[in-house]
Amino acid sequence: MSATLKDIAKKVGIHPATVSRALNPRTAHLVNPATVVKVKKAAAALNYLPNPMAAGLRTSRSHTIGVVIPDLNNPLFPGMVRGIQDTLGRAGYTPLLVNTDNDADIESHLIASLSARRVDGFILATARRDHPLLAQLSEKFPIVLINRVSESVQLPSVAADEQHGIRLAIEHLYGLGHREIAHVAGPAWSSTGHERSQAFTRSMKDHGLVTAKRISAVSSWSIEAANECASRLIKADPAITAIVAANDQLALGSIAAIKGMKLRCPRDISVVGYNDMPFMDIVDPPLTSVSVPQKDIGSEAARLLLSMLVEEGSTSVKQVRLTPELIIRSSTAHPRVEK
Amino acid sequence: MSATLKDIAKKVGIHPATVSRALNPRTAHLVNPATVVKVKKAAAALNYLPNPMAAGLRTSRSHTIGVVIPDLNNPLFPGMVRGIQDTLGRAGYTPLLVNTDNDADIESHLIASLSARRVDGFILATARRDHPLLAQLSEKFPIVLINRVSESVQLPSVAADEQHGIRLAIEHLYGLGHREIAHVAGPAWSSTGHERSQAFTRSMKDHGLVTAKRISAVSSWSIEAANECASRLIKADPAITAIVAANDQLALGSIAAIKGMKLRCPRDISVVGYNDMPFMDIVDPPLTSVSVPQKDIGSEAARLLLSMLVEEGSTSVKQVRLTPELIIRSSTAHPRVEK
DNA sequence: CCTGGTATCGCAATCGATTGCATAACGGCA
DNA sequence: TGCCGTTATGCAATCGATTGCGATACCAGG
Repeated sequence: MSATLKDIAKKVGIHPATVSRALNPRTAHLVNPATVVKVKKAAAALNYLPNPMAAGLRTSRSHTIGVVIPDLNNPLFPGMVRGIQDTLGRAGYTPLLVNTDNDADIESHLIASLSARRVDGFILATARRDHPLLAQLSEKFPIVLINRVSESVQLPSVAADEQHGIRLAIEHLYGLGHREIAHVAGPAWSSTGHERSQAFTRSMKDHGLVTAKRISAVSSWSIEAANECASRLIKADPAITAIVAANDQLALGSIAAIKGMKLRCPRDISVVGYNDMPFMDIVDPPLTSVSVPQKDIGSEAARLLLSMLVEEGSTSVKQVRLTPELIIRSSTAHPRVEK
Repeated sequence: MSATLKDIAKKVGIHPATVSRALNPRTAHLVNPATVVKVKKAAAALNYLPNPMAAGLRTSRSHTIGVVIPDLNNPLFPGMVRGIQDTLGRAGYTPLLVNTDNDADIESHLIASLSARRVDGFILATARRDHPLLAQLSEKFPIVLINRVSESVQLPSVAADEQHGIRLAIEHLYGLGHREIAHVAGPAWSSTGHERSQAFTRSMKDHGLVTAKRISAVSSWSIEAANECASRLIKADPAITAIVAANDQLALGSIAAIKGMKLRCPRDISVVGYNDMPFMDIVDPPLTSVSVPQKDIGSEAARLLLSMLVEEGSTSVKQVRLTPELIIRSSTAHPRVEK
């Protein structure tokens, strides 16, 4: 079918091994520059494509990376995937993408099948706080976490600076005059949810605001769960004038709750989301949201993993934090003077 | 590192070839049932994982499928990708996903790199009408098109029944009383855009309605382009009471245009979208849209490709059409009695 | 002229699974 | 008892690229 090293060797009149060396930039200096050009010309003429399976078999490196995503339908992830694909592709690596549906069993099964495929490393975007297999997996493979950091094991990671993002949201609301701010937090098992919740508490304290009974966590990252959750919060404390949601979905659910109680956003209650997913500018009302650099997170993670693949030795664990920014739209406004 | 066939063979006391046969369901009948169980037990004990590179080298089948998507950020595609991943994964195949950004050069480059990876087949979601490399690619690889059909070459495909989808939209509008219906069409190079445009003309004619000067195509699938396009249509013909957009993005752009002209949707002009992307239920106004079974399209395409991989011989070209349905929300209403 | 060094390149083993062919064992039947 | 047909397994080649090692040639220095 496709041309092989042997074909090129025959055409040039040399041994396949020499062709291999000539074509490999790392070993090309071992062969006469004149024959290198001859080999390259012949390779082009036969439009030779190296067989990655043969190379992989010999070197036991597949040049593939397992990329584990909770849910591709969540618009947060495609951006990251794009970043990963671009920088991996440029380096000659191919990502193998899988979805876990936030299910730990599915996840371990998929990771096993990726291991069977002999991936060279993993990029994990599954932000569960407890993660039993993470430790043992990291002993066998280079791993980079994205969109989260690990609590137990020290692992390389690329994530947004949640503390900073939440602070931006609260400063914005505080500046508008809000003092009674509630938080619709992410699920307890979620790493990002937990971090943002902690950040909320700290930032509120820094502003001298109270959070007591103003934080409630959803059971899942869904609009419905947030609807319930926000309703409960508002009913329990009608003084609330603003909600910081741990996520855009939760923000949308909160807005639905506000509408459901015949209140209006932002007139009665302001809402801030997190992630700034696509289309958040055209929902009703357009959502003020903390925007994380999705693509940058992806490409940074890929870069990090690639660097780990070349310099096996280094034990330093890089933990990158990228700075989010606040996109101000119409879901936030001054609180009404009198309730 | 990982256990090999030889390791199992040594443990059981037989030849590696026998182990291979015992572990392969297709050849297991050639080996004594008793030794099959012994082999399987040993394999489990050593937690043996077959090396796909070794197998692939020998059989020249990588068990990977190239999946070419224009843009993962478009919420239309993740659903399809999920369908593809699920059914391919169940059959032991792994999809290799790439983005083309609707750029033909990038696309051919990516397809080349997937060929280099020795994919066993392709699923293409890039719906360009002209596609020079499609013909030659289809000679070397099994191919299934999704979300479009091929005009020049006869190729297997899985797509929505555009004719039916557009008809649903027009019947809905007609039923509400609309007679002056315009169409914001997709780009001319796009296969789906072209098909939907043709379907629009035909369905309008079937209802005895005129389409003259009521169709205008955008240059790209973007909200901005649709905004311009719809503005032009409305200015040119103020009698228009409804717009069928070839796409949800175009519908959103049309709504933006309506708002920009100080008109209201659906009070002044109704709008119907196509695809029913996520979040179309919470934009303002919630969008009436033709919903295509995204995941089904993906899994059907995967099934089709898998069947082509086993039965090499069959020359029949299957072209599957899945039936869309209309999701009615608040962007469509009765036309105002008097303009 | 001899020796040590370097630049090039060939040889052959190797990675792990697959598979056509050969072989061996065994049971049945004349 | 001898022959044949299964059944079960071993043998060895093969896929294509990589790489340690050895061989050759050539150059400069002593």
